Amino acid sequence: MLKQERHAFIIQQLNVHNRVYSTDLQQRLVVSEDTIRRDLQELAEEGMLIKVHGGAVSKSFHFTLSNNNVYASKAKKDIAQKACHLIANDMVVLLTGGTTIREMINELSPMLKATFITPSIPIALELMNHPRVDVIFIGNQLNKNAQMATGAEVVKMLSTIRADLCFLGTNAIEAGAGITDSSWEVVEVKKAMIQATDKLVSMVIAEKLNTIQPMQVCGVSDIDTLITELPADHELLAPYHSKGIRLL
Amino acid sequence: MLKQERHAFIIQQLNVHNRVYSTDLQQRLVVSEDTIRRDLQELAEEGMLIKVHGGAVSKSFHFTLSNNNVYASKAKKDIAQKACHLIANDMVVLLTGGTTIREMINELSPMLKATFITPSIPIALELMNHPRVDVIFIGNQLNKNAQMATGAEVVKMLSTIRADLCFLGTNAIEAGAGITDSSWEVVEVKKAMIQATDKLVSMVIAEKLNTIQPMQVCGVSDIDTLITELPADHELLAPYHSKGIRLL
DNA sequence: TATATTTATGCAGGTTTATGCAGGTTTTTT
DNA sequence: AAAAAACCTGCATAAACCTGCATAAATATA
Repeated sequence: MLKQERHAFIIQQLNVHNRVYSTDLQQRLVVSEDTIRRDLQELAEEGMLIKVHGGAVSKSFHFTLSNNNVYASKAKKDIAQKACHLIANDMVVLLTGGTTIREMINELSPMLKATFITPSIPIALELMNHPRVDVIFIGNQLNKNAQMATGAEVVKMLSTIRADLCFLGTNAIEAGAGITDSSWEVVEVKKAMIQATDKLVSMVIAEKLNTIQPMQVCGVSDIDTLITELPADHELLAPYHSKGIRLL
Repeated sequence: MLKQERHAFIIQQLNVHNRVYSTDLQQRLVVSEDTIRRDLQELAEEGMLIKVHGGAVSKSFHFTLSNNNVYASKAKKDIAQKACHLIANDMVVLLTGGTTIREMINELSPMLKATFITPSIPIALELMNHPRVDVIFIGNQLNKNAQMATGAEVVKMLSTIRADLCFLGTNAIEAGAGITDSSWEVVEVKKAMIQATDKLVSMVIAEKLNTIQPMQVCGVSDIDTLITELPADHELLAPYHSKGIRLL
């Protein structure tokens, strides 16, 4: 078997499984331990994979591991900066929880004078650093996993509110399934927020584009504006653009 | 299984659940206790997570308030340790704001199963780190200086509650003037909390003993238990003892 | 065609890494 | 205060690693 064939096989395995073991490759390709090691070494030098003790992992795999923090926070900051321009003085704004929303609050102008309504404790805390905004917390029974208020009481309170804008920190979005989430309680609250707002803004990092979770929050058509860290004409956003959503 | 695979699994679990337990990971990944510990240690060094006794928590979740520059934190810790013994399972407990109360929450046993009611955002946040307690937040309009909800709505909600205990973070106390405070809005809320509780516990560091502020919260006779960092027979506490207050 | 050159592979040996285990310490729970 | 759980340190071992060398195959050259 040619070296190039082995290399091709290794890459293919990596694409499928995101990882390969040296010992496994030895057996399947019937070559010595050293040969496999040299193969992996060469492919690593070409930047095709990342060698680790015992085998190799695919580049995208390693990406999601190491970049979780650095890369994602940069993206969130980009999103936050785009988002905060949407808020004008004297608006009433609904906010969900999530780190992206928190980032946005940090980016708000200290001159802004608006009313913010949220069921999220960390968001409320962050808002209190802003001297000129009014902060209204929604709900009483707190959900520890989501760090926010959930339940019938929240939904009831939201039903008496009419806001100008609602910013939704989004866990999963897909052109067909719309915005989806994993917790039933959180979905209930988000639905009520969407009912209570005039315009809906979804903030999502590209990593979560085209992913689906079990429960639907709303359809794509309910979204007015979608904010990601990508340029508005990026191909990943095309399906949303074609449905008439404003992209930032 | 490669080390990197385990690491990826741990990070993924953290992203979903915000917390992992070493014992659980041991079983799911079928490795020894030590290996998991080393994994968590390495990931913590890389800044991917925060290690805690028994496992790890996600970095973004661990939005914890800095306890670093709390004034007189040794004294407050002493007070907190005395205070938390007063709380038994299934109690309903009212809490004001303040660093002493926060310190007490940190000292609570994670096994405690009780209901806590508070109008303070930082206190609510701190309480959510406790796995087994119910947390109820009171109010909607937030006061930025006090970082808590104030106003008629809070008073009204409190009037419908009957709690077993109320812990009052106290700014000033004096044998004649009772507990006093400087903000009218905060005093209104504290008064309502006192109305709503069976027993009132005042927590105060010694340097605030025998000081007076403009507005009265309650008289000395309303207090059931007074907790300071001093021994119960300290001379500074004699005037309170003579009025029949229980001292800790 | 015969010989030199390169390339690919395997092997010997010594080194490093990953993991589990033993023992003792600290933290948590009862 | 005792017991249990989680923690840490150091050590042992096996697996994976590397370096250098030898050999075989492929390729190039005379």
